[in-house]
Amino acid sequence: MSWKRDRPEHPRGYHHGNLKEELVRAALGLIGEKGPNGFTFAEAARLAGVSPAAPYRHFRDRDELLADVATRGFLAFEAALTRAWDQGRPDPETAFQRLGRAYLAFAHDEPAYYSAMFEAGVPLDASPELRAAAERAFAALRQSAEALIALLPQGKRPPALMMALHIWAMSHGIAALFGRADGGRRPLPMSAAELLEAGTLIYLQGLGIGGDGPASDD
Amino acid sequence: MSWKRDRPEHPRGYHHGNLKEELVRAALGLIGEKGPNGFTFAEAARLAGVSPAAPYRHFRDRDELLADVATRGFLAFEAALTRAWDQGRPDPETAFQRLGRAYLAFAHDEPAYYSAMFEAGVPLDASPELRAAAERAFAALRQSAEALIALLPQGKRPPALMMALHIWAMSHGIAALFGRADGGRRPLPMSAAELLEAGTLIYLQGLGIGGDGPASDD
DNA sequence: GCCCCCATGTTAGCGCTCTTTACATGAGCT
DNA sequence: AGCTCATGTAAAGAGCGCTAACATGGGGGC
Repeated sequence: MSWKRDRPEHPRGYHHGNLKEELVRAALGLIGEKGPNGFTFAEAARLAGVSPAAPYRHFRDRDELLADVATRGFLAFEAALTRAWDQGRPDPETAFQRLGRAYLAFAHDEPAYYSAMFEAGVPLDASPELRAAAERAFAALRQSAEALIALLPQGKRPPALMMALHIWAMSHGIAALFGRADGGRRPLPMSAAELLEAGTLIYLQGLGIGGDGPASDD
Repeated sequence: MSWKRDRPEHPRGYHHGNLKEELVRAALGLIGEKGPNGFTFAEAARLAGVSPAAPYRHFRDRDELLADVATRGFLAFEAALTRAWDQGRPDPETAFQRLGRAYLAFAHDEPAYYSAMFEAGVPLDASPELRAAAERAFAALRQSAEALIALLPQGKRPPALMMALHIWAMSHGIAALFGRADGGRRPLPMSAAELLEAGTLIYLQGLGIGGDGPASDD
């Protein structure tokens, strides 16, 4: 039959053995190549070397596979952010810039995950696991914001939640608008990472954190 | 035939007369209801009361219709931003906040346009008109940034392009993450508009614009 | 050690969309 | 009045999502 690999790399019998994982890998590849909509249940099955109906033994439908990819994405995302923050060492400002770079690096290096998480239109409550994973990722961001805010004297501290949302929005905005590998939409005078770094510095400056005066040109 | 309206509202003969416009309207409705992917060429044709092949007389394919919608969106967007900016009256800071609110209002009130423009994956060079319209919209944003920067003393002026990109990124980030009508993804302690307004104020503060000087100034 | 269960895979098929090709209609110019 | 060509329709092929009925064989219960 035409859907079968001519020479399966790992010859198998009737049962695949690890189809669910392989479907996720295939989905990641397809989403990365052709966007979250170019991804097709049937084509993922083809890549995995099984019939078009086989995926339905592991996922209720296409959306459930997408939600699974998004969940794994949020888990990896949270790990990357937590690793970058590294408990605020050596100091919160430095760690925070590292966090920003990690955000963009994730969006850039794992476009398939990032698409599934933020651009595929997967509803957050597609599964409890998805919501929990997304929550944990945001919590990592928020914790960093709290550590930075603790640098300010009491009475000049903005709400940590708001600050986290601002940073998230700017990061996501830069990633979505300018962070793509192909630079499809607009040529920039600077890299996305530099843009975010500068924006974060200015924002923190506005809060009274870091530097020794307002930003100026060089 | 089943695709035909049982009782066309505006009875017509063999020729529709204004199909292109009606297809665009149908597309807007569908995108608004079901997202940029829920939109279907065939269904737009059904809404317009014509056969599934008729749209191909007006658009090469589904993507060209989407690109046309995006182009119209950018034109409307630029008009909304320019109107909000109102040449910086009564003063640039006030006008700038109005601009931000207009950005979010557009994303909120015209989700179909906004989706087609930024979330449907339409490549900017799908048509020269699209690119030109997008360019003009960004130019409006950049002009406002320039007017604001002019408030700063020379030597403390950041590049206007960078500032425009920052504001755009934050606006788009907030719109994409929190600006949806259904609030699908995350409950906020404040409205998207308030969030953007606060973020913009903090950012401008960091540049030394507005309020009574940077927060670090005492 | 055998057998049967059922998780996992396949085949076949329905209904849908996208797109192309060949044909039909009629509005407007001459 | 007659022609032309833009604009519509019908028909058809390919691909996809999903379901139902059937096939296979790995592993647990005996």
